[in-house]
Amino acid sequence: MTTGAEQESRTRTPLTRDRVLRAAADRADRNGIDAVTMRGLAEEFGVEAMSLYHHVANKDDILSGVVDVVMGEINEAVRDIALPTEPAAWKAVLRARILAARQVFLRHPWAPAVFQTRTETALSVLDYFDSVLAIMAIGGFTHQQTHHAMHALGSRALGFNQELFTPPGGYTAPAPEELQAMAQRFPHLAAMLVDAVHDDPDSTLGWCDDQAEFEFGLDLLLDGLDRLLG
Amino acid sequence: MTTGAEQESRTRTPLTRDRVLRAAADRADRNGIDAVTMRGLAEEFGVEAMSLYHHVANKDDILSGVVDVVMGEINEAVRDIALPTEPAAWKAVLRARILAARQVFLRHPWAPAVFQTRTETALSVLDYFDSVLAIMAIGGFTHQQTHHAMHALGSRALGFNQELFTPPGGYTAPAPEELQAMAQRFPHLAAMLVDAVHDDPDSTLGWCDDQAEFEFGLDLLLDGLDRLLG
DNA sequence: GCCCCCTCCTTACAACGTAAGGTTCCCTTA
DNA sequence: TAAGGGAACCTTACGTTGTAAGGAGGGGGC
Repeated sequence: MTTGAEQESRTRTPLTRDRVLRAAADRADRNGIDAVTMRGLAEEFGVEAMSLYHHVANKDDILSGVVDVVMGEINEAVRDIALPTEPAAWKAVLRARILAARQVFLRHPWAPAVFQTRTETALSVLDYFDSVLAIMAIGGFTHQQTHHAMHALGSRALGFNQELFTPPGGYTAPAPEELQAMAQRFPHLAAMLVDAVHDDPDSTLGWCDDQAEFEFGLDLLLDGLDRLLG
Repeated sequence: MTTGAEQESRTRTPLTRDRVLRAAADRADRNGIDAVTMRGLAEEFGVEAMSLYHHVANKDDILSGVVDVVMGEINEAVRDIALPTEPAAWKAVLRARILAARQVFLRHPWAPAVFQTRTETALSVLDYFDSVLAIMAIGGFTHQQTHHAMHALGSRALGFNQELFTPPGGYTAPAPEELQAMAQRFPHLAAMLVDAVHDDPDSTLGWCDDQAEFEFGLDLLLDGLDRLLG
């Protein structure tokens, strides 16, 4: 007998580690990171879950792999941004580079969480950081200073700022009656919110501009670092 | 018949939501957050997993609950630090407060990861932030500025800096032959490491001083914010 | 022509969260 | 004091997860 699955298997292009990883990233983009299961992933290829184990070691390996996929996109996006030709330009170049990297994370909102579950640093991440260090060196920072700078920037060096609490759909301004209730227990918070809503009355869809906040924090750090150069 | 379990049940103090949450936090302290399973938690009380559901809604509720437990410790640790009596003191007070909060997270290394899985902001967190806003207000910041400041600080306002990659046991300096191999692909990174090891030759246990790095980044941000006040 | 190995499949297991319903026991109320 | 009710806990069971173990088939090298 000849089932449809068998026919399909005849025309199927073979799996590779790379195809599996790309499929995992795609699936996360479409359905969220929780949809990246061995069985679900296998289904994308019309294959059983266990078949994946011939191309990746285990699920953890897949998660490490998608980090590489994302970092690949970042390293490519960043390649065109030329190194600074004079020391003073370090900040503008690094800033442009980080904002370019950030665009990649905006396409993969699940990625920050995955990055933070990794314990080993991927080589693709080291590639990125090495290029950042090159910029810092041109800027005139000592290795010690650069080291501190990397810790201070943290994930912001890669273009994302893992917020403490991320309501799905972004921060939305509370309703007036909610604000009223908050004012009792959280007077300062409520006052700040009232002001924010007042400043931008028709921003029903989130009162925090993620991009602006990211750039604010980034510039605060970059300016502070610049001052280290004296 | 009288089994041991029945005897135990006779003397057992009854479960409460609070006892369950404390046990969850304890268990995470001892065995890591992955050990916090419904069955494992129930075992702590000599009880079946399903019995927990009479005191908590589900596992997610437990995770939200342990956030409250940790925040309770923080809010208590921070209570004694008096509000600034003059505007210029805002920075020192906030700094002391954040470092005190950080001590709590050092006792609960699993907590940052749990915090970041939460989507709703716990009231206990809002309590904390409201007190931070009080300090900013005394310092002379506008609501708008304070809003930016909170985003810029991010998790640092609570006392932890979720690093991108956190090797278990902290960052350790690579062996010389590893450094040699790195130098090819990551010249700047390798150079920085050589310097770091040279500066502190007998630091075999981790070449990054977490506390110092945290304070460096924190001060960079606080100083930057201070400058906003003009 | 034979064999081997690569790819994929089948079956199975342990651990997880939790739905549904049953038992035990104490407290309240008549 | 007996009856009723409800809280606390248990039993059983289901679906989903990652993955261990071993088997089938087919193409390439000797």
